[in-house]
Amino acid sequence: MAHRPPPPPARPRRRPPRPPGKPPSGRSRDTEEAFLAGYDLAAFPRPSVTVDVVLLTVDRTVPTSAPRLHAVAYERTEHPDRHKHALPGGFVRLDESLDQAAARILRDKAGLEGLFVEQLYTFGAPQRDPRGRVLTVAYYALVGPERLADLALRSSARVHLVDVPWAGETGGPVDLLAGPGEPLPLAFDHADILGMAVKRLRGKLDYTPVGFQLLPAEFTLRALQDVHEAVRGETVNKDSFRRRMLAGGMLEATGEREPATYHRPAELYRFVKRSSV
Amino acid sequence: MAHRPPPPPARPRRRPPRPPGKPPSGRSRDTEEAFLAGYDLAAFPRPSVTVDVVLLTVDRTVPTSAPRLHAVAYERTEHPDRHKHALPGGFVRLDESLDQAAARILRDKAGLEGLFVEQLYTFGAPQRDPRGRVLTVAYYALVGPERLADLALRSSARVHLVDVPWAGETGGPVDLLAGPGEPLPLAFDHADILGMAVKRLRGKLDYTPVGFQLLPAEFTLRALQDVHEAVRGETVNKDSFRRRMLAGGMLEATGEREPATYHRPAELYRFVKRSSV
DNA sequence: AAAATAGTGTCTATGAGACACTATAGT
DNA sequence: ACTATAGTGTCTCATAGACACTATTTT
Repeated sequence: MAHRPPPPPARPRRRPPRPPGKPPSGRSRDTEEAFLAGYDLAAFPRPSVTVDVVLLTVDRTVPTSAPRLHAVAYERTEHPDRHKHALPGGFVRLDESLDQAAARILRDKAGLEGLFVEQLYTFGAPQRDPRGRVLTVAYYALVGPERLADLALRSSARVHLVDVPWAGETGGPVDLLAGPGEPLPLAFDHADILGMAVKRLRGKLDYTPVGFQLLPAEFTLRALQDVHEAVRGETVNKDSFRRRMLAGGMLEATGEREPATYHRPAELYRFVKRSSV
Repeated sequence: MAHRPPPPPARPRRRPPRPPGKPPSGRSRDTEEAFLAGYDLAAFPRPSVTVDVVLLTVDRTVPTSAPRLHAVAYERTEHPDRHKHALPGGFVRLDESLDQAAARILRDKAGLEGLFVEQLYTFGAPQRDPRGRVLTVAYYALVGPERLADLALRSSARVHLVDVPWAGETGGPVDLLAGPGEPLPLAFDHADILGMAVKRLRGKLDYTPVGFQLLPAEFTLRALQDVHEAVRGETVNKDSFRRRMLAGGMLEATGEREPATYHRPAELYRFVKRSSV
């Protein structure tokens, strides 16, 4: 949730006012230093800017049903949209980049570092936040389910099922589910943000090695297929999937085998960056 | 260029200050209205936000050489980066969406409306603008060369050759050329923005009907192939290209033929939205 | 007629999907 | 032995690339 209450005694830092008698417009022949000294960015109204992060995972811990895509959200405790759920987020600080802000939010709100994180889209409808003009630069991050095991111990964040009501890469808003058939209302335009994240991930899955980001370091081909099916929301052809993955040159057999199965154990593979290309 | 000097007598509009004696933090049981009235967004420092637009076209008016990708830029007349070239841009107003800001910039700075416009990426490195913290939400727009014919009469914008130093969808900064082998320095991080636009367009070309946006309403298959080759920076197979395009169901034969050729004239096609899917 | 490009028909290589079959674990 | 999944081999079909050939305009 990008929309925390402000810290109690913080007044906005003002930009230094423009020195009098030196209008920066016109055809002055000043040096760049003089120009910058006389320039007042605050002459233009500025929006507030937050970063919201869609933290996605594929929960394979329920062995009875097919793995599904899940996302992390918090229940808001304050107005506006109190009791609705929101994505982890926060205001951008003036001394950090947008990428750094996304990494900071993941660290502070979920205790996670070193994840795959990518900028998604910037949402800027004028009325998207009733408190005023707030842009949000949305990011999405991918994490294996094993790294979310103790998330509830570290924070008030929870992992919820993602319910995508459209096929392929059509796009549109996406809601979370609290339980079977029980939608979880999302705050602000976060359903749009979540929908954009799912659409982006589906588009990237086929031609970039992004599926590995949702698995532990060593995994079976079946687990990788589960991830692809969870993200795409449909089953994929087993034979073709295996061939494509093995032909891609991004998988390295470990020689180890999957432990503790009640059937033939599958070989474990590891992701390797492609040397060429 | 997103970085104009401020208008002479404009002071920043201040958010209404928070009413005293009603701190919004804590577990107050206020109504949402009361909460919002007491909320001061200015408690967090706010960056300036601009929108920059990469306006791309494929210039096929030079019949002797292969068509190439071109982009619109202005020479900056003020510090910083004076005399370098910049993309059309401007500050986001608080009462307009980001998409509206991009459309307004295209209208005001290039006199163009109704183009294909899509958000690209948001650039927010803390030091990308020496005047202070300025984020820019980059957009790209596509236009047929015939609509840029009188651009120079309407504005100081010029169309420059795009020089992509990488292949495929690798990505990286991209410069403009003033003439053959004569690079045109770009202001700020606009080479990164331009590079991102080329990368995005290349990626979209194969699976979305975006190529038509760079052509007039009626065009030959050869012209469409020229556009694809210009965007991709490499030749494509003629036979396969024709089959793919005709099989896609997005082209409609007009029955008309290309005028004034010194060889067999090709049939003119028109883009039609696919009914199904 | 010559030149130049538009457009068609056909062969081949590649990859996805389908399916049959074998292999190996637990029970 | 039975069951469930892993993994392999082979066939078919769809599509991209290559290439030969025909068609139609201006000069």
